[in-house]
Amino acid sequence: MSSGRELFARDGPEAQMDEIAARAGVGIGTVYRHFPTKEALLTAMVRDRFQEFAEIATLAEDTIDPRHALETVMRRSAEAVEGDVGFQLAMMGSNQLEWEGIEEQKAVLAAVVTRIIRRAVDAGVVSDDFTFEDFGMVMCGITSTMYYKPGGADWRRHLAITVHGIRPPVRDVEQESA
Amino acid sequence: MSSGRELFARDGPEAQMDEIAARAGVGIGTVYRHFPTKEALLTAMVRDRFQEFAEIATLAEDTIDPRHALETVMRRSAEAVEGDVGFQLAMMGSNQLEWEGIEEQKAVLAAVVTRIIRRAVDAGVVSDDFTFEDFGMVMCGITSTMYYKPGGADWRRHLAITVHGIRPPVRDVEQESA
DNA sequence: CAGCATACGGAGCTAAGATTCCGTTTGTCA
DNA sequence: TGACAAACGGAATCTTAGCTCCGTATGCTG
Repeated sequence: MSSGRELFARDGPEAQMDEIAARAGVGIGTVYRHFPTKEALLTAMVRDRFQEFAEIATLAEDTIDPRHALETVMRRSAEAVEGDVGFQLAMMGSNQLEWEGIEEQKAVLAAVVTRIIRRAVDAGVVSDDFTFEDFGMVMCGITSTMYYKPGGADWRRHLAITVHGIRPPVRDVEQESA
Repeated sequence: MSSGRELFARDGPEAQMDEIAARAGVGIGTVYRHFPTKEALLTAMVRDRFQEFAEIATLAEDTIDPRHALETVMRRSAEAVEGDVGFQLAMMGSNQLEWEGIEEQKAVLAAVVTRIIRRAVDAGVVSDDFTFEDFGMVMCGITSTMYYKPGGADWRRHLAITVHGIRPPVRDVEQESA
């Protein structure tokens, strides 16, 4: 199972049951005795790792500086999926695939991140219409750089551009007073 | 072939040869008489549509305002892949999959977009380290919103954030004179 | 119209990969 | 040690989808 994770990290959902079993040093039958279907196995691995997001966000919430807190969640989340193709796909498709049992973890993540965002908004360091949904959207974008441009474009650069992009628009005095 | 495009737009590379043939009102054999393999068929369709990017960029180059020109390429490119899952994947993976015969179109696109970027940089409306590679990277990100959050997050919002993000960083006088 | 060529259709072949099933091994209890 | 149970392994099965092949239809030429 933990060996399956290595393969999942390398090949994503394409990872083959035979190979997973071989890597784990067991027969295919044994794998199926633990997980009724391949999907169940994938789900278990994703749920397992998805947990990390909530932990990352929770840790980041301790950061005093509001902007730094938000940037930390984003960076750490990206780092968490780095080098794990399966996890990258899981993050990007987290709302289109209905992975069983991930709902609650997602709820926790949403709650924490929403608080972090609100704090940044209140501090005026992030555009006041920035939402948790936006967070998922831009993280998906940053992850797409890892997934689709491996060894090419640098996702940290994408992150930097994004972080810059979610800052409040520059307003002149007239607009602000209006 | 044009009917294959509809299926490709809906299902991406998952589109099945049987269905493509049926949709076209011909037998599978006939499809294979025109395209030796499925990949050849997909390549032909992608090459066909990829052409549009170069056209879009070329048209946008006429725009006088440098920032507007760049934003137009980005928006039009995104609009071009909207609603076409196959094309979305093609755009995102354009540099990992080696689609035959796309190289030259990509070269044209690179040349035109690079000029547009340079103009924007020279006008000081875009960060001066923004490159064509960055362009591909952020477009991939925006496209990922369409692909992974269909009916969910709004890619135009992602575009707006990105456009904001590639602006030059705000510098105070001291930094500028340094 | 006969003969030939070209293009078509789609049943069937093949490969790949998930899943099943049963003979075998391992472990436990008396 | 013998009997039973639980877990294992992996060959065989099933399914899907790309691709091939050959009998047939269409069309052209003399």
